[in-house]
Amino acid sequence: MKTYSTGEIAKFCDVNLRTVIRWIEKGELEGFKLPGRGNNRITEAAFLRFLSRHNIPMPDELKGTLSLGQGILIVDDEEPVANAIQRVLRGAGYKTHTAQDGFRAGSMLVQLKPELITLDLCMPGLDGFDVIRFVRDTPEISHVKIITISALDKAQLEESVQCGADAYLQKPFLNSDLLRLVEELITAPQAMLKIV
Amino acid sequence: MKTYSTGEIAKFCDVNLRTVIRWIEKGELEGFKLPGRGNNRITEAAFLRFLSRHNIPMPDELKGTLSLGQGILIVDDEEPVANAIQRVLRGAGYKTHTAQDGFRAGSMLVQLKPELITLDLCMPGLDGFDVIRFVRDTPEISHVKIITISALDKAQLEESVQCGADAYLQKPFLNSDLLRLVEELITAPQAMLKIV
DNA sequence: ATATCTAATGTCGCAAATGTCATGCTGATT
DNA sequence: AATCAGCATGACATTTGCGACATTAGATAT
Repeated sequence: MKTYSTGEIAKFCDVNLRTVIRWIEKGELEGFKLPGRGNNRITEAAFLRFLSRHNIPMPDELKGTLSLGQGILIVDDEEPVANAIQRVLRGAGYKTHTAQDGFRAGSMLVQLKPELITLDLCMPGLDGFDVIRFVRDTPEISHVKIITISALDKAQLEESVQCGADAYLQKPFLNSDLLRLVEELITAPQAMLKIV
Repeated sequence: MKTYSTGEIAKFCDVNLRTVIRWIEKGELEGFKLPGRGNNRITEAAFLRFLSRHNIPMPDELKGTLSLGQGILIVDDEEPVANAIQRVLRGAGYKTHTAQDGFRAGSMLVQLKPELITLDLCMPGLDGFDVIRFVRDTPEISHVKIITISALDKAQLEESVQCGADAYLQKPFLNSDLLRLVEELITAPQAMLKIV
């Protein structure tokens, strides 16, 4: 379990150490204290949550050292679709995994803790909205970016964003749109709504 | 009684080994010394007390290896059935969780790393055999005991055991049979085949 | 535009906690 | 018996928490 000290956070956010401590005191940043004099430690997940909540761009120094938030999980029961998405994203250099049913999606989500998932809203035996709620309610992965995908009417897709998704794609979509969306969400963590 | 060395504790807490030794010296962390040169050992119970006393989050690596109460995961889409099983097991003092779809089953399995799961073979959108294979193929949870449950003919149930399940129960079954099976599987570490 | 106010952030200094390094030893494995 | 990774320990370097106070940024009023 990777943790950061206040000093490290301070460097990442280009802010004074004193300020980081104040954030923790006020509950803005979730940390815990070591026994000694109460030195603070912040888990990687808590820090990512903090960054995403305040629309702070991810520090470059972090990118290489993250133990979680690696790669993209593609959740789609139609193999051709999953493969197509995978091909596009891998072609752009992303590390990808695919899950073709709810069980795989659940286990891979928790195990891999991907940086972003593409989620087919319309899968047998899997309620996409349930997945979104689960992600947002689970601290260790609550920062994961979600792109919902569906051929259905926009209403459902927009509802998914209400529910906590970061963006949606309506089928059929252009590969270039998919790529742009992924890149935007991954590089600039600010919560944005992108509709394609 | 499982014990940890200072090095292990250091890794768990993402802290220097020297610091762990100082915690022990100051009595913050309760340990004892081995005869030789006085190498430290910390019991699992003492470490857990330490973690909870200081509100330190439980390291993920620990979840699967804890010898106490990881509980039982009940995978069944029929709520009444799941509740019935849960009532029986809780009544016997087990900590239980239920998952009523594949996604929940997958995520809870990896997250909770339960000691044992009861698995309904016949769930919409979830292939029980796939779950068994996944468990056996995933190192962190490959030790999890699996009891398959179904109202189907015995052939499927027996096949599930071939596939890696530890035992099966054919519906309808007696609560006492369920309890006996769970207790045997949990207390006796050797992989055994019990058919009821 | 200027002045004013307020909350947030930065600065400084000290003591305490934690990290680093080198050394020598132990216990496990072969 | 021989090897090797892990551990304890002391000395020293660095980081951290915290109080008190200075500075800044942003909003509001004049």
